[in-house]
Amino acid sequence: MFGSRQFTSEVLEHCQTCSIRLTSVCSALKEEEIGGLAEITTLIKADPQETIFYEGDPADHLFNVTGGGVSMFKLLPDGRRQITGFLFAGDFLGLALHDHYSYSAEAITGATFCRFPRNKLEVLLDKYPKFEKRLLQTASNELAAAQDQMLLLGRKTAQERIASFLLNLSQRAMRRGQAGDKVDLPMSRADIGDYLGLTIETVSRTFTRLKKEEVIELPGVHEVVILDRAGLQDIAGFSAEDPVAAVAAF
Amino acid sequence: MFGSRQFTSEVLEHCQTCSIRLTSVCSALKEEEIGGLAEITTLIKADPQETIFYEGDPADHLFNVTGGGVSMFKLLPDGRRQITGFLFAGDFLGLALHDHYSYSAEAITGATFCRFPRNKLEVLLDKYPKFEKRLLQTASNELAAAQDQMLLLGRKTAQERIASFLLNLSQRAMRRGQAGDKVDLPMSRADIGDYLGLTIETVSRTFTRLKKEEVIELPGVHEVVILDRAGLQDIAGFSAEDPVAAVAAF
DNA sequence: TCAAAGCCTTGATCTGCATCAACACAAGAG
DNA sequence: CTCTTGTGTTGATGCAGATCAAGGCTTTGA
Repeated sequence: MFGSRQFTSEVLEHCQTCSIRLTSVCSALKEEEIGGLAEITTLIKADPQETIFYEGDPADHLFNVTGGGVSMFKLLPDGRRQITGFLFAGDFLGLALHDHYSYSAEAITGATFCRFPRNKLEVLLDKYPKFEKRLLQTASNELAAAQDQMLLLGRKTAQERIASFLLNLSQRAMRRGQAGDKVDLPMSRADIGDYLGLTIETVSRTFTRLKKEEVIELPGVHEVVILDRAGLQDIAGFSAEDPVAAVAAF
Repeated sequence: MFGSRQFTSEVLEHCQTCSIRLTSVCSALKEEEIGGLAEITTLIKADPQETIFYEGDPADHLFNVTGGGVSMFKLLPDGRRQITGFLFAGDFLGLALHDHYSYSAEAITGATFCRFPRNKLEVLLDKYPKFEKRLLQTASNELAAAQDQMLLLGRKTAQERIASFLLNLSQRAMRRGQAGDKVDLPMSRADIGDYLGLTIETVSRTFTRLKKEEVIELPGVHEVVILDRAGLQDIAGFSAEDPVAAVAAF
């Protein structure tokens, strides 16, 4: 999400800390902004998750993913988690124009990305007003995707959710120029479950079921081959991709 | 959603067909754009829902709700429905910058609204570049709300969903200057169910249960009195309103 | 005033997915 | 090599909410 290749290249010119491994940035932050307490080092070691920021943090940076994958998520007090989106190379993170992030973000694999201060974005926007329209376009796409996800979470069965998910990933891979029938699943089963509103067990069972029905193949835990795209679309409910034909009324 | 009082007043100056009852607009459209076949009349009679537009229709108009309520929704081929948002007076509809609407919209009560052509919006945006930023701000709010809704649909129980829903409506009423403890429910139980990913029976039972627990009162079918706001927030999971305290890391 | 049609509520039963539990497998670490 | 730890799969059981069913209340209209 928040993906826009062209805008990316334009912004990258202004990006100063590009292609840093997420963990490196964490260390850098430790030195720069806090000063290197032993406590902090321990904390970072104790939390092996490569966290980018948490919900409620001051939204002072904009991120651009340059490699790997990132998840955006929200938590309930008791730990239940909902992943609201996955981000891959080229996608933007932290674009929402709020003072504080309204969600958390962390890497699902060793992600590389670049970040730069929000105030520079403001300058950039004033300098190139066309950016504004592009941002709006991006937000608009985000919103449409969010609505699809609501339909999925509110009304689709487990099988329909998995099928929709695979088709979405496939489409995004194709848009990034890759083949569409071999889908990469860099995230864990837990991540998939938290994205689709299911448990890891249901995710696993549903993959197995789709395999038995010969709609997909599972060469490895983190890759899926789509054998029967039409069948998968049929299962998915089909509407996330193709809007239902407009009713003729009026 | 899409609510912005100030922007509203500015735009309204450019609005030409203001405060028309939705049904009137439908009739007008019938005459203008089709020509008044007897067939069509029958069709409209058979479909008493006051539909504004359907998913996939050309997105040639922007709407501003001036009274009553409107729902935005998506459908699956077999008729399952997910309402993605309710709109009330002052809210905008159809702002997404796509060629076609990515969802459908219809009135939940006799709604009044005004509409004007999208190309006029473009002109307006060029004329007042500040609008662009405001639109972006609005879209950004929408996105945050959508993420809250995903958390609700993916991870909350029926009781938590209803509680969150009531608190949201209450907050919106307060923002519109009304009292916060008496909440209006202009929509049907079916609409609430389709918004929260539940059945009408579960919605009804959950209201009854909250009443028995003396958290709310139900003076009428379409109104709720919040007796114990803290208790309701407790049930809601509380996070939709108040972000979880930022984890200290880094 | 009564009939018909819509909503809403409530009760009984069913079921898809969650939960609980056991095990398989791969990757490090010692 | 074995032990440990993390991650995924598979099976058995339980339950929240769906489905099925019946009845009440309100509105509309003749």
